[in-house]
Amino acid sequence: MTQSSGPAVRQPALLARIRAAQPGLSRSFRELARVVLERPEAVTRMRLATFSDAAQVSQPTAIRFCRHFDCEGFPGFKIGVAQAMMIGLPYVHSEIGPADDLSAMAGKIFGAAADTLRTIRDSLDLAAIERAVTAIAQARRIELFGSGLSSVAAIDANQKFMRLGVPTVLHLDSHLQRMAAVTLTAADVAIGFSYTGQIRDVVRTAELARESGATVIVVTRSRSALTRAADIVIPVDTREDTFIYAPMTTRLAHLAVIDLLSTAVALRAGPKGAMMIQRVKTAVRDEWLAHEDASDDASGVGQG
Amino acid sequence: MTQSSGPAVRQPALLARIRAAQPGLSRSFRELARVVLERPEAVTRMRLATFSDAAQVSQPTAIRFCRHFDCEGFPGFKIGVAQAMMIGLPYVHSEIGPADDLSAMAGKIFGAAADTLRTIRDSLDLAAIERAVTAIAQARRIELFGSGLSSVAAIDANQKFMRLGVPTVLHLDSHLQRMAAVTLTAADVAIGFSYTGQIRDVVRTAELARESGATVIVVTRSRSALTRAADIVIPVDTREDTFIYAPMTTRLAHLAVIDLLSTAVALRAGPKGAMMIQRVKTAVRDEWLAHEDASDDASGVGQG
DNA sequence: CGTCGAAATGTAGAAATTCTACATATCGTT
DNA sequence: AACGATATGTAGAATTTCTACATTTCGACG
Repeated sequence: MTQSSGPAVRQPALLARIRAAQPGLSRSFRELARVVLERPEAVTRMRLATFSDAAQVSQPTAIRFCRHFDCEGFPGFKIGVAQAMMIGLPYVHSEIGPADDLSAMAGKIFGAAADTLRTIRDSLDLAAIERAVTAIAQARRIELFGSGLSSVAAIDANQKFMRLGVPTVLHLDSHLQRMAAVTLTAADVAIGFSYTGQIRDVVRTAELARESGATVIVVTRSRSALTRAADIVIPVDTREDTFIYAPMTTRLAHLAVIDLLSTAVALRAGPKGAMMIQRVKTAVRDEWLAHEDASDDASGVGQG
Repeated sequence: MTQSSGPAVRQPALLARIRAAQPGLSRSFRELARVVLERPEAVTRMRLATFSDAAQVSQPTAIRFCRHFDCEGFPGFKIGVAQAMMIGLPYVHSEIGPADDLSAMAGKIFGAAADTLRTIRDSLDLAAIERAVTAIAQARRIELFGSGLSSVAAIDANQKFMRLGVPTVLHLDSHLQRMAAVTLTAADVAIGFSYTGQIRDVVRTAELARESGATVIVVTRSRSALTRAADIVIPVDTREDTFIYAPMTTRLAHLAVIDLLSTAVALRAGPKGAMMIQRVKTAVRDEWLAHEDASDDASGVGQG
């Protein structure tokens, strides 16, 4: 093999896989795994001999280890480790426990969040988002709804769209949400948020909005109950094997989706949208103190 | 040099740097830069000869190129590229414009978000967070405040802490926030959120809370006006060179900080905290529909 | 309890890749 | 047009990775 070819699918989850496989590994492999998991950054700088020595193992065994995890060779393995390290999460895969110090917790939480966003980015249903943007841009009125933690997403969306001059309505109470849903017309849009897609109130509101003829957009988990009551589904599926992180990261992903929607709507609106943003920005600035930092002022979407 | 040593600081912004430097590069270097920027993924798989050939350049020139960007050699350069690729954003650095299609926008927004979280993770003031956790865990009452977009952070924090059994108070109106701040005592904690740290209402509320003797914690930009009215500052500084993304990503970072705080507080509380979470989880479940997906139930913090 | 076979590991040297020393070319300046 | 400085190329040395084969370890079974 003179030209590294092959499948060569990069392994962003390499460290996670090593950690997961660790228990069933032979003595030498387990040692090598330990070295990699303990100091992945160092491994990316090592040469084969250093690596094998660190685990008190022979060079061929080290190479076998790399191949065992589907890497071309040691150099390829180092690249895989380097990447997995950057992504962060897969490797911290372990749940947070009382034994973790603050630093470990921070690493896990932020790492999980960053990784989720990356994953979501690569699995977004852009066609659905495109349709959603069109619907939002043409809507006469937009009702936003969500319950529990998802109400945060609704509130955030409300602020974002409001600043764009999109006529939004937001009720935090689920009764009011339902009542508002009934008054919608075919010219209106309702946008619902739910991390699980299984919250009764949210599903009910979506159903009512749909019966009223409005275009119902939902940001939620694929194939959940809520998706069945929607015209446009923007699926946001986070990893389900990370129990603690799931709700945190899902929420961040929802907010990122809102950013994407509002940005796309703003650009769709062209100069008019840009002007609108400008006006809101100016209005907000009045609330500011003298500020030493001009960059605060440069936002295109708003600040607080 | 037999053992790769040296500064060896990894370059997560490698691709961004190459792109930025591109205009001032020599013919050969520019060719090499083009190859890297066009197909970074492929470069990580190449060997030196392939790389230099692709740019129609000699091998030593390729090595010089790697060293020019502070990499030990070609293998080190490949690792740098692999990492920069994973991070994603710095490399797409460019702002969003009308010319971007949805896919490009999604890549930029999510990429910027993931990158920011990673950066924040590495620059968190853990000591400050530690003190904040202690203060929160011991507080008799906690007032949360924020204005504008930052109110979303306050709302989110309220939900999180509430579920932990931490006695929180949240007012969305700035008048009410100030009134509540005046009633605080030395046994209480006030937590303020502001992306810029320059919002008058928020700063005023923090000052009042402090005059009342409460411990004031703020999550905001370093050295901003708000920090001067606080006992504990949790700085969240996002890149200021990405105007459009800044407010979006700052918000996500604030929410991630809330996740970290609430998780740490929950663990600090020990079994009692865990039980509390369990109880809230059960209460929330009642609002659910029949769900095909058991993993929804596994959250440790709550869902919506 | 020993023998066999399979799996795991180590040894030593071949193969591939990277890197260096030196030569040549190119470009801007005077 | 000659000079120095910078940029690039050539060829082979140095380093690193990898392979073929030998040895050990361990479990199953007689």
